Amino acid sequence: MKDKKGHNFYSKVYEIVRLIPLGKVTTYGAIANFIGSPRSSKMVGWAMNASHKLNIPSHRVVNRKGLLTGKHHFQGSNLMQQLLENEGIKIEENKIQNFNNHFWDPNSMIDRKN
DNA sequence: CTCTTGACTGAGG
DNA sequence: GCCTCAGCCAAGA
Repeated sequence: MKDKKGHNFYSKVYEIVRLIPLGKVTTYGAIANFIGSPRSSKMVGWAMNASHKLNIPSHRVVNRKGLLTGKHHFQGSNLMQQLLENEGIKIEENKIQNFNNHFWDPNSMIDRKN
């Protein structure tokens, strides 16, 4: 199952995003880093674009600043924000407040069950 | 096959 | 802290 990098990329991205605990968020970079390509954060975003047809909570993925950069890819104008706020995350100006507190690192998944 | 674009990030000024 | 540039890899035209 070595294969070439690429096929696993999407699969891992989806797998990780699905594992994001409710009320938590992570960054494209964190996911990319977990996969093994910390510089391929863009690919994570590209994968998310295709995740629309899957059951992936892509709204829990934001950029490193905590900005909802991908909100434009959701239905409506503020669906992403509503979903996050519904999970207890406070957002202002498209930016997650207390971002560090809501941040979930994929690596903590293997380190501890949380 | 080549070129452009993209839900990003880190480094440099 | 803000702005700009380059790198990253894949998909679409």
